[in-house]
Amino acid sequence: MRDPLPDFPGYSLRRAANATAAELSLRLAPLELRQVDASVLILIGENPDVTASALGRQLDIQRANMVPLLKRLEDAGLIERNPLDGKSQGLALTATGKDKCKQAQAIIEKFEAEMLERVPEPHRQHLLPALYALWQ
Amino acid sequence: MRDPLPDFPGYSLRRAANATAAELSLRLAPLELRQVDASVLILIGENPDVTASALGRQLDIQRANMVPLLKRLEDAGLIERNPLDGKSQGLALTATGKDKCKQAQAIIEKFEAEMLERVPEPHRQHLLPALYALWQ
DNA sequence: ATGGATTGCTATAAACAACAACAATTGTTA
DNA sequence: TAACAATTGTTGTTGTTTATAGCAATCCAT
Repeated sequence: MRDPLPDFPGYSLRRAANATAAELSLRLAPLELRQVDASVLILIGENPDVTASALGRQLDIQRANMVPLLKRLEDAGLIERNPLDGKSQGLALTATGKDKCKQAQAIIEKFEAEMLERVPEPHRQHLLPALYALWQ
Repeated sequence: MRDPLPDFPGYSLRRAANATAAELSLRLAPLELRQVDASVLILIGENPDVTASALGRQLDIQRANMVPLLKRLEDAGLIERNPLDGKSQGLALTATGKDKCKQAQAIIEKFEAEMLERVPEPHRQHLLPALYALWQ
């Protein structure tokens, strides 16, 4: 079939993102974590007592949509909330959460390395800076 | 906030894809087309009498999900169906569809060009081949 | 001619994201 | 310090997208 779409960088960007996201999801499934869960765990691990609102801003997830996400992680015993003042609550990883986070990071780092290996050497080092420029 | 995520190519890939998709959606909105609509119109334009199943395979969209998509395009008077045999139907652009498709292509090409301009020159030519390797 | 594959479709469910609204609390500044 | 503005965590709702299973009709290959 004649298909001019893959020559559009924007189209290939979408397809590449879908393909890699699907594969990472498969690899995170044994941990019963989604990608967004892993992102949140990593960010909380790096920033103890971060608030739900701040997390949402960093990840471009609306406050309202953080609620079920955090509830799921809390129900799974991975995070806990500590009141910072009368209205904000700081998030932190539980012991189980720290363990899961470490496992997830290992999976992600392996996945990222394998993903980069698939990119022909001459282009490899240009990928991250090019992507970075598109959304930062 | 400490955020190691943007250093993961996979994460930046997802964020870049989201950011660019959101912007392209805005630009296509005046035509009342979504990105997937534009993709389908372009593919049909290049391949008259293609079937819904073949389209779905090319775009990685399941047969079942092509139904409402094509119905929408048909209701908008952009495509028409011609029976090829007792069960398959060939898709083609109507006159209105051809016009819309051309407008969409113009918007997309302008968008892609501007997107590439945002990528620093040394990395620019490497983006498409790198992305291509990730999903082809 | 029969059995397997394909086509188009229905129906359903899950995940994800967008929006508006709300009470409570915090901060800002007049 | 009193009043006003902004922020936080929620709820509820909606729309979009995608996945899954199933079905009748038709095509194709042996």
